[in-house]
Amino acid sequence: MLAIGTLSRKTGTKVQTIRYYEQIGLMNEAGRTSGGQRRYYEKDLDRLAFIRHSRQLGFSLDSIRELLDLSDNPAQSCAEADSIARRQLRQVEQRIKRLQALKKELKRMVAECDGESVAECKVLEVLRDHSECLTNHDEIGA
Amino acid sequence: MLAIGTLSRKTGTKVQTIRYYEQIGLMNEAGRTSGGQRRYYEKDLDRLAFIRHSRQLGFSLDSIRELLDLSDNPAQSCAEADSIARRQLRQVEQRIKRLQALKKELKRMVAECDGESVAECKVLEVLRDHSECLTNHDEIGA
DNA sequence: CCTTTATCTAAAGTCACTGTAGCTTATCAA
DNA sequence: TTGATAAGCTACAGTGACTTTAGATAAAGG
Repeated sequence: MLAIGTLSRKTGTKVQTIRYYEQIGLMNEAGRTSGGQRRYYEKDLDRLAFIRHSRQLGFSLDSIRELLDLSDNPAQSCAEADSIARRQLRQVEQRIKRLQALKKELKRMVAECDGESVAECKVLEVLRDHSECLTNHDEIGA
Repeated sequence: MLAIGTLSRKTGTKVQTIRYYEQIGLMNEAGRTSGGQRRYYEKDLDRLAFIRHSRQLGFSLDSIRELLDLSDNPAQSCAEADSIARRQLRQVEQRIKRLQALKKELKRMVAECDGESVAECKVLEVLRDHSECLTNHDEIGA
């Protein structure tokens, strides 16, 4: 029987985060000691590791919920899991594209700045006037 | 005198977002009509455009606050604005790096999946076992 | 005057946690 | 057995940057 702190250490997850996962139903409700402390089995550790690894790969908690459901029913086809992963891949690729456009623009901004007074600062000028931009960067958020 | 909806249309910002910016002190408190509706000048439109363009480039509202302060005092040196932009550039570059590592891992995951049953699904297998990963992807968050 | 559109406030919801306050329980040495 | 310390508990607020909702009021055009 593992205490919550052990799971925390073994998976690099904050204790509060584990409790949070239980609260939103991503982790099962843990058994308790007579004093009310949570105790876990190895399978809970595995599940938490799965969650954390998926988070590290950028999956949303909703996607992870789907993946866990699939993982719990090994008879099904793998297509669903595959499509979730592909969707995630597409999202990552889009974000990279967008960030690369931002990077280009920011580079140009700081390259053109020659440390003069704010009055003729290129950085501020570019921010003031979108029409000076070379790239499109329409959507907000990474 | 411009209504809030006009600012909204001209800058592609939701009306609520403009009110939110006022609430957190990023936009000045607008003048009001006798009936209590906000009315704006051209300079408010410029300020909002500056904010939105900065957001599109990924600057945080805190950074934007600094940039606006600088912009309001044109006598200062431009060094501060430059350093904020450089910091932003570094952040963007880091995010790109991290996302590229994720992309590699996700690509490998979906490439190895051959559509068999969940039981031998490569995607789920990789998520289950971190040690199968080729790349390090330790930190969560983009 | 009436209808439609725009605007108002206040508060709650989003995502995925993180932090805090004020307790109680478990563990180990003395 | 005692007492210190570490670990755990609940409940709630806070983060960033908004978005959504509900219910009411104002402005504009015909």
